[in-house]
Amino acid sequence: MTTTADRDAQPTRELAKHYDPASVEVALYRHWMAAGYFRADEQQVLSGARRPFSIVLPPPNVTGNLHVGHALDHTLMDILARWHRMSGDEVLWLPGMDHAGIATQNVVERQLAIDGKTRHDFGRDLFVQKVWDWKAESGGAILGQMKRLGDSVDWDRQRFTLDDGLSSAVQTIFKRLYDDGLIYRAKRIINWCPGCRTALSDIEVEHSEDAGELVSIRYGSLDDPSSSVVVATTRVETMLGDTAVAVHPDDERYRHLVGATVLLPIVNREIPVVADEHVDPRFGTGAVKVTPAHDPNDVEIGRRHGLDAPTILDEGARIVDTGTRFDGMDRFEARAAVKAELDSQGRIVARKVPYVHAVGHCSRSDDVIEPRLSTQWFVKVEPLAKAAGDAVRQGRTTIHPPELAARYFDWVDNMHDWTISRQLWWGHRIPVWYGPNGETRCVGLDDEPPGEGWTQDPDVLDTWFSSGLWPFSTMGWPRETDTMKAFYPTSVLVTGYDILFFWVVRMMMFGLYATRDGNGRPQVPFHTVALHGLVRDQFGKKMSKSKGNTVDPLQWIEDYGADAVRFTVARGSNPGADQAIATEWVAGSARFCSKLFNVTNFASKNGAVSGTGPLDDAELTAADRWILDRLDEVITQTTDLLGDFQYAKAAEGLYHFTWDEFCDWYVELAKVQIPSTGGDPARIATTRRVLGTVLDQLLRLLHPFVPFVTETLWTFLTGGESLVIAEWPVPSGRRRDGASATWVQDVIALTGEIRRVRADQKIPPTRGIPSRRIAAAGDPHADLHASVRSLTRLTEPGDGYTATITVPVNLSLGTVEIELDTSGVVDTAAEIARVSKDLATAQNQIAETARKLANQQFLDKAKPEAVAKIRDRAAKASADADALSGRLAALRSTS
RNA sequence: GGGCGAUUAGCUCAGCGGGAGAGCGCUUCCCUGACACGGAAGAGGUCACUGGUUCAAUCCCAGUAUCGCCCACCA
Repeated sequence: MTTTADRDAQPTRELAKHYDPASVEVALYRHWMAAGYFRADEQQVLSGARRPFSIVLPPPNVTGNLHVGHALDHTLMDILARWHRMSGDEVLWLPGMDHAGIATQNVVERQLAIDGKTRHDFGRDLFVQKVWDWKAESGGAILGQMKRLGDSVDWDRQRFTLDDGLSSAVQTIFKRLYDDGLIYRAKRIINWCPGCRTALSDIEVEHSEDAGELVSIRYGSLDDPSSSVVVATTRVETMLGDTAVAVHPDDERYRHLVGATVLLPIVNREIPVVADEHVDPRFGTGAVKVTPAHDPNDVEIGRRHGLDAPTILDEGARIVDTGTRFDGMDRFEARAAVKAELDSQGRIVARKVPYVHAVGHCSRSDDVIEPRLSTQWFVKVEPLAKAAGDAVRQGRTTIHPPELAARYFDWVDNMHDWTISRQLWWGHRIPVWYGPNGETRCVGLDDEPPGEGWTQDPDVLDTWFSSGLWPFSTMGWPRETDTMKAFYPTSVLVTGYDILFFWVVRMMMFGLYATRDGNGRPQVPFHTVALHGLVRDQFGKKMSKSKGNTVDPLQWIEDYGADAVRFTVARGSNPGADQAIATEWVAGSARFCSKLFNVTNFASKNGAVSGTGPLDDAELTAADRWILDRLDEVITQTTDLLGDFQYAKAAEGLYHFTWDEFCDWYVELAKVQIPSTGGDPARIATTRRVLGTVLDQLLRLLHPFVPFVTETLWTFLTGGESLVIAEWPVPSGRRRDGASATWVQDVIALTGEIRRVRADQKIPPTRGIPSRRIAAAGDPHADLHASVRSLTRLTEPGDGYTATITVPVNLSLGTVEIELDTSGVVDTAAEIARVSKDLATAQNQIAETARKLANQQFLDKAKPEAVAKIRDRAAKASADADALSGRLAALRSTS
């Protein structure tokens, strides 16, 4: 049994005056790593001891730094990982980085450019070595930043998309796809970035509405209108590569010209007029110039009509091989020059027609994409995409939130073949060799390399090709590893909806193609895709460097701590929805951490203890039962919400439970139960147990969100080893006690009313007010009044009640009136104003409920619960009005 | 040109068939015995508009307007 003397004997353990995240976070993380808490163990799963929970980290670019999007993405994954770890699952969170072909090569090339050199000055092997050197020296800054954020990843398993193992996976799947005819080489119009000098896939092209000029040009005879035709274009310079003019077959205006030729100006070549269904006769003049080598539509027209496809733009988008004076000119320069030339010939029919149209830009360099006829490697995606779509349709992979599945289907059902070759050096080189006699051989992992006279394809693969293998290449595929057996398919993929197409679809396609379960059935790479939104600025605007509204999460971590950043992004993350963020909100989260720190400090100083057996129900006060019941509810709610990826609601629930219920009410009531002197020893002991138990459980619940501060406080409070490996709370199983909840509601109502009087009467909170209860029938409220007196600083009745206010409050057990001695000064006018306002509110309620209850259709058709609720409200309003009008009459009679 | 989503307090967002909520900001009072990174009391909203369904609509349906996002080879 604990006595007052025991309380004094408690060891004095002190926390610092204020919580300082910087002083604990780095050290704590180092400790966690050293303790090996984040390591996953396949045997735990294979032996059946634990359920697996696995996540692969979307590999950040090796060139990247932790931006606010990562902060969100990683925090959400870490919440899941820590929650599952505490729930007893064997957790594998697998980290790594992406070699990021174009981005990384660009970084190193820019460095070389400082010395006026290009990669060609070094040659392929030396240049690639230089990139590896760069990686060793400057790459992967993000890894340290992930530690700062608190990511509980298994560092022992870190992977890089260009590592040997992953390269083997790339080569293996390439060979399989090639042998299955799903990878092929062809001459197609592709997206060409003249800045990066490489082909790009469709998803690497961003369309924007750019202002251009639609120029109308007369081809053919200037003298004879019947043998001329006007075409329109925004890319005037491409006319140098025209090989035809096309019109619609049914277009009467041009029927006479079909089959004839017209003169292509400047080049002075006769080109045919062809009839093609593709042409829209209602657009422009109804005649269209045909440039088969530089326009995706025109290449089709050219093919149908057997036209030549001369390339007139080189890799840097300069004019070539036109035999005109424009050769060597940049495309934009040529655009103006050719137009001027045509103008001087009198061939510009309509000039300066501003025209806003969608123009493709390189997502990496922002250069205007030039469509270009080129021989590249492609993945035939149709069968792969179909399987990827079916897997979701059959529910084998669940997309969360479900409304975003529509976008996924839209994409997989309409996907074009994927251009996978890149004219770069940094990446996985295409494993195809060309023989001396024109042979082509795809070389698998176990194949002998080709001999003398063979050359390997110079191109490398799209970065997304290797990241598409990430869920299984990182686990050792194509070998049948224990890791694959234990942790594949992964449990959940967490990522922003913006890369649903870029990445998720590719992983689905490759996973279903490459991996098989024990029965030889294709496997999905993850059971669930949990999509979150984008982080925006405080006004909900998209962040961009040009707008200058980007934020740096590392600075926030520096200023407010990692926990504050984590809690802020988690609290804002509703499934699939964007969120705004600002410094003020991070500061708010830091205040929450500080509150948690302070209340734990207080509880600890008051001897809070936890974990010494079940609480004796008989010794619990109403306040104790209430908070313990609420804790049970919060445990259930938090667990359910996390299971549904509802991070914002889970965080919000914990925030309000901590602050509004535990700190504001339970701790204040606990002070009454632990008076500074005297008090019932048994009750004191129980109260300490309740304080300790609630805090213990609460810190566990909060740990996934704010791991550092909770770890600090929990180990301090409980003496436990670490929250990282502590058990996730489960509800106590105690029966809910509605009467205790009602009791607390009464305390809150009565306290609120008295505080309102205090505020209205401008009585300082420190000043005690003599008070007495009147008209208290039977007095079932002894405990309640003791608590309320303490919370509102009421004192025992004094001698002279020189001026008084009577406060009637309707509680669950009837109206209680308390008479307050305001010691001489009562601002009756203020009090009358207040009571009048409350009375008006009550009367409105009476009127509104009366109206509803007089409506026979409402009584007949509404649910009985709804009617009962209205009746309750009517009764409450009526009682309030009675009490208030009585009080008002009393006030008026004294004034 | 097609899809999709949003429109609720000054700002950012929850809610979603029966009494309008949170955080931040704002006003007033208070350094009260864990916390001034705090406490207390407040102000502030015809839930975009117009119709419809319903006993009842911020919530469901239709349309309108505005904003945003995604997709798209119309010169």
